[in-house]
Amino acid sequence: MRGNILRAAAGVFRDRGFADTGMREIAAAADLSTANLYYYFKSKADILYFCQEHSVGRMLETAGRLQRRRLTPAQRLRGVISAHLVCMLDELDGAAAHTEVDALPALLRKRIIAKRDRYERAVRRIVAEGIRRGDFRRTDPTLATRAILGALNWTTRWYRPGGKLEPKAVAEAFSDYLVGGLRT
Amino acid sequence: MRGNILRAAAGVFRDRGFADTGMREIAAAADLSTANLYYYFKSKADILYFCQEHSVGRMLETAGRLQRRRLTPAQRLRGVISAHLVCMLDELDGAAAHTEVDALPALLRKRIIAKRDRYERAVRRIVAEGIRRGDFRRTDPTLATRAILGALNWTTRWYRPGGKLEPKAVAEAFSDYLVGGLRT
DNA sequence: TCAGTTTTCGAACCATGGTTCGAAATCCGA
DNA sequence: TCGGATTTCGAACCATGGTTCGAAAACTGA
Repeated sequence: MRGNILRAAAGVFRDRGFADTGMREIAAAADLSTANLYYYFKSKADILYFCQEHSVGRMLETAGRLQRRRLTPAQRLRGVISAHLVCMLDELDGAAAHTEVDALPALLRKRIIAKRDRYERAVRRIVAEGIRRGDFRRTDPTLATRAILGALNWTTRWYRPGGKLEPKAVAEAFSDYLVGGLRT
Repeated sequence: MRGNILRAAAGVFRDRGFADTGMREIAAAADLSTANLYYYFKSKADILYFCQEHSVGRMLETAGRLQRRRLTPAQRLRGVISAHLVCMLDELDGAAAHTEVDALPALLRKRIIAKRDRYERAVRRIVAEGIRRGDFRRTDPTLATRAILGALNWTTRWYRPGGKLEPKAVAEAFSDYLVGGLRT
């Protein structure tokens, strides 16, 4: 049931935005009464928190899995980019994940940011490793990582599901561009 | 006076976000009474609109100026990236510009999006020209442009003014990476 | 000094929307 | 079938915050 609500909420957050989404809309999307939402979640922010928790968790997991496999930094980076995009564009959950962090109260925000930072570090590690091995050009790994994540996270602003553009196609093009740009 | 208010508002929007910023805060920042804001602006959304109008206008202007000068696509792209970042990180105005479009009512939103699209087309034209001349690798100009703009717009999420990192340094690194990644 | 216009503001208004309340409906093991 | 826990919900509560009102203060030219 909680998962059901989270999915519905993520969907509404995704196309209405967090601020403009009312509890009544979430309830309608989840086919529940408004009051009943409070049986499963403590507050509106709480719902957002678990959306983010879930999707960042999955991205982090994917990054870890790629790290464990025997791959080149370029291959790992492509994998991360692809997974990140699919998570944001295909499944609804990921959309609000990185987008609406400020809406959370201090404590929850702190937790999500900590987890999101772990993810960012994981990506940066791949970039740094690529530079160390000489596969990638020498640049500031932090800035390169942030450029990459910015390009990825911004996709929710313009991507419209159901259009002619498949998430896979975006992933392909972005990987070519963003990984290619690092190569020596 | 209007300019004064806009500057103050842009500053508060920038670090509190549009949704979490109250008219009372804007008034305090502009050193005016809350009611007095309504003598100069019709509504809160109106204030946001003029912030965006102003900064997108300046970006568009810069793009036009670069277009008129005799430069290579790579040089033009570097110029756009640099100007875009300075506008977003140095001056307060630009921060909320691309970030909070959804907060506007239909009519105003439509206008800003139209103008922002013109800017996006200007950037895309540079990319396409680079590809046509063989300076840039053959990729989808639309996706490449959106990757670039995403990386740029996302900077407001992590950049903290007053830190050790100068906007110029970010512009330098981003130009190297994002333009370099397009080169053949 | 004196109208008339511009600018300012304290206080109150009021819609929106997150949240709570109390009770009814449903489920489930005994 | 019975009783308790779980789940559901309509209705109302209430804080937040954008907005308006009416009048006072400041400015301007004569």
